Amino acid sequence: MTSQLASVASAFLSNRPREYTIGDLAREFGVTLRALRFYEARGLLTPRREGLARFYSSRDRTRLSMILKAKQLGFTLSEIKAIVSDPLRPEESETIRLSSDELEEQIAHLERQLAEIEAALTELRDMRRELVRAA
Amino acid sequence: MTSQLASVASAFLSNRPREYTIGDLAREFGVTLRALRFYEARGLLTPRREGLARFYSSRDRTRLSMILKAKQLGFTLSEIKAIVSDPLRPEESETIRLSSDELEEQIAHLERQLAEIEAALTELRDMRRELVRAA
DNA sequence: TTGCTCCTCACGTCACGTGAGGTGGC
DNA sequence: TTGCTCCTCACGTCACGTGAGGTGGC
Repeated sequence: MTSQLASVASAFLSNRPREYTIGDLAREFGVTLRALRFYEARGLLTPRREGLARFYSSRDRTRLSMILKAKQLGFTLSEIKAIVSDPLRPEESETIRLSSDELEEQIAHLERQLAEIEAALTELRDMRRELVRAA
Repeated sequence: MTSQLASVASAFLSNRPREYTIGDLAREFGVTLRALRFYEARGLLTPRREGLARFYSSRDRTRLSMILKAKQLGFTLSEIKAIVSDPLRPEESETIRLSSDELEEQIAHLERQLAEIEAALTELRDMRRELVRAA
């Protein structure tokens, strides 16, 4: 039996809430230990400390999940801090709640980036066509 | 008569090659002095020095134009250094010459970014639709 | 004793932004 | 003397990557 399994079983048997090591979360979400520590330094995660060791609750795990979803949506970590720390948002829910303003701004922001990349791609594809034609 | 005009006229009358101050190029290309100095530190530009002052030749100006075009195409400064410093590429031409490999790689790179942004936009627009529906 | 996992600094990366403090010529 | 333009440090920003050197429990 791995120590991972042992700790899950132990928590279950004693009715303790489940906790995760930094390695557990890193593996599950495909991020580095460094990233998790960095999110903590930025105030996005606040794991329990036992000496120097970190222990993450299932609420920490939920927050991490929201942080990574918000990152996929293109928000910066300081924007994400505001989003996941908002006291008006439901605590235990994994879904990200954005205000109408946040939505519109982010959509506009990404649309600008999209346009820049599309313009670059158009130019590069034109250059490729020229290369093929010259061959 | 501005000193700018005076220097243009003076160069013309004496048949000296035109030179530009850092402020000239910054204004013309809409970049900061800091950016131009940074490109120099990275080995992308090598203006003539007269004491501490910088003087840019028209070849420097052409290089700057290529640097900024390559930036629009999404290349990093170290990639751009390789592109504009390639001895096989025509010296005085403003057009950027990319190898087939460079083209394909950059197109693939931008297509990945495009897909990520499109996925994020799709999600955000879905959230907006939900917001409107709930109102 | 060896591995494995975890820890804390702390410098590096990317492309500059942003002062601070000073100089030179009109 | 005042403005304007230019200069050189040098730290700050963003989101971590990457060692170095050490610890704790199986």
